[in-house]
Amino acid sequence: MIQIGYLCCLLGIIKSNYFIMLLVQKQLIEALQNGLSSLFQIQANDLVLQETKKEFEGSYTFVVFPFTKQAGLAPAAIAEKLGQFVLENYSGVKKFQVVQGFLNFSFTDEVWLNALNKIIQGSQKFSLDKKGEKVLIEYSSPNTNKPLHLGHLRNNFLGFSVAQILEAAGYEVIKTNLVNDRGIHICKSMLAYQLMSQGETPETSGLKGDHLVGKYYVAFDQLYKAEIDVLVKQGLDPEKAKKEAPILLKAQDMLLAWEQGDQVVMDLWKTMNTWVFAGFEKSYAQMGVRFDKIYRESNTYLLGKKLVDEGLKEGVFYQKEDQSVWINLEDEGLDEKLVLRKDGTSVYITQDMGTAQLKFEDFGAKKSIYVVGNEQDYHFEVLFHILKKLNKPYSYGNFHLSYGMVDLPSGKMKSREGTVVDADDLMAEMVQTAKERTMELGKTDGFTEDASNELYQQLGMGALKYFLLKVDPKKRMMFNPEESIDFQGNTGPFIQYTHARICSITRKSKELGIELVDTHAYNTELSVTEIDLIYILGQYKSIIESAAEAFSPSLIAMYAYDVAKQFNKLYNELSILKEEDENKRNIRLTLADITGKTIQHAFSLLGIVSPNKM
RNA sequence: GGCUUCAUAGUUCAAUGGAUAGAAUGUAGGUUUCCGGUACCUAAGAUGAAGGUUCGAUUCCUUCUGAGGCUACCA
Repeated sequence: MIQIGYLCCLLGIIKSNYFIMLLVQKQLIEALQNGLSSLFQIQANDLVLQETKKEFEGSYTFVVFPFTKQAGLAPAAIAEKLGQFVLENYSGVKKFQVVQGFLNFSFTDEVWLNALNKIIQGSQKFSLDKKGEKVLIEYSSPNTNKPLHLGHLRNNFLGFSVAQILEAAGYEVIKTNLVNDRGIHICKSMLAYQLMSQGETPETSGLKGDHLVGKYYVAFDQLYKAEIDVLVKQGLDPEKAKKEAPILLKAQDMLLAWEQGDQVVMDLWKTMNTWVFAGFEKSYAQMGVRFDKIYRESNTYLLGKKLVDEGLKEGVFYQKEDQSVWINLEDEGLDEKLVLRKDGTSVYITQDMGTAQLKFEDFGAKKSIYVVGNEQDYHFEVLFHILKKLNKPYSYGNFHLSYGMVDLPSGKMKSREGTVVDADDLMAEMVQTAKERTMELGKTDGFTEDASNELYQQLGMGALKYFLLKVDPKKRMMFNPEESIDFQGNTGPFIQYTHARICSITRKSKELGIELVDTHAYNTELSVTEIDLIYILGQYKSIIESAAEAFSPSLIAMYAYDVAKQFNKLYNELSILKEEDENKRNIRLTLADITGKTIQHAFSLLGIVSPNKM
């Protein structure tokens, strides 16, 4: 017989960040194992419990179907015997119910109050114990030929959030950003600028640096298309025309000149890059993302070329007649892949090899995560194979966090054609909408101007980040501008509102001189709503763990929503400050407090601020 | 063509092989004179098609249909 006293003692010696609900499960599983063994002589080591569906009574469910053959009984009969055994041998179980082959268990209030007391202790520090392991995460990866767009927002929010989650899960995290600041596409906007700008600058044009450069990237494409049209009308094959358009040839020459260090080209490149970086810095500040180290492709591609030389000597790569360098990955089920052009200039994957080496030299992390869209799945498969063939110490532990594209109701975004949702514009719009909504409700009366503006930022960005992060990263998602600025339902502001409301309760209770109690007596009766909330709150640390394993902020987002919803239910059903029974009032106040802290922490993992008043 | 990912209420998203497939939104109705109504409660509404494996399939396998991505000496 497992006594409550024993249970408490056991809970006491377990370190504070032990997952509270897992402990309750563990006790139950042990009892079930004993039951299976003594009733049916079945030795089962890996029993799994499920959460009981909410239309049934109980918290955990044990499925007995898999044991029907071994036990030689009908599912319901096994469940009945097993349930009885557990009830008699484990005092934490209050009752059990059998529905077909499903065995549902309910726990006593003591178990829940005990769990609550552990949750209070655990809420001192939500993050998990240090794992002593270093993880490098690369995200954002902008190109310096155009401003950031909606797709980058998903990337940045995702990368930053995963970094936060990994840190909370106990990893040492290094955030890096690899800027693609060289290559033919950069030359395209440079060339167009040379031809058409008449020397305009961010200052003279009044445009943000990245937007100014992006203007010329679009201009290049228009010119390029016009030239192709002309060539095709002259009777040239369209495919050939694409390769022979004069402006494209000029861009290629420029890339070559760049790699040879041509002074004029380098000067222009530096100037335009400075503009773009200044623009990006503003965007990153608005997004609220940070990096420990920014790499530039222009600094890593030479190292990549060196690795190509090395691999060529070792026979990993081979050279074709035109001097281009390739790798054959047919044994891995892939094709051959170019790693160096015939003119000796490097391609995307060349510099990625160099960057991998450089990152390893700088930080020596064994795990490295690349947050890059799923249209590059093939690229990363190739890259990881190449690194393994080169037999580098950083060949293993690489992971491509491949996320789905963001679709618009109007279709796919194409930056060359200008059909993109600009990141800066979108963020500004979100903040503006937050402002309008909040002012309509008169919620910022009594706020200073700075405080209101800060609040609009928090709400607008909260709505946007939550909208993009609540979806499973792997999946492609639809961005509907109208829905993204909703403040009701499964949205950031709804959860922020719940937090603000809790802060208000806490303020009131302080005014009334009520102190939070950190250990609750076991003899108070709990309602189902309270138990449900304790149950959810007790899961938080294991949610962090799962989110870290799956690199999925959406698990955190969904959890935060569940917490907020469950609290609002309780708030509507039960009184907190007005409750006359002091024990009950204290328990509810504690629940409010922990709920608020949990939301605040979970949202911080998403990069979202939870205001105290809104 | 080859490889690959996806397909769930009107719409946007959930569901380690488990129960009557959950939410949100929209629609229709309702809420204690309430600790902050951006809240809460109720109702109707869905697994692309056909097979197979299984006690049990949204989930695994096959075929088909439809949509995306890759298949660039772009990044």
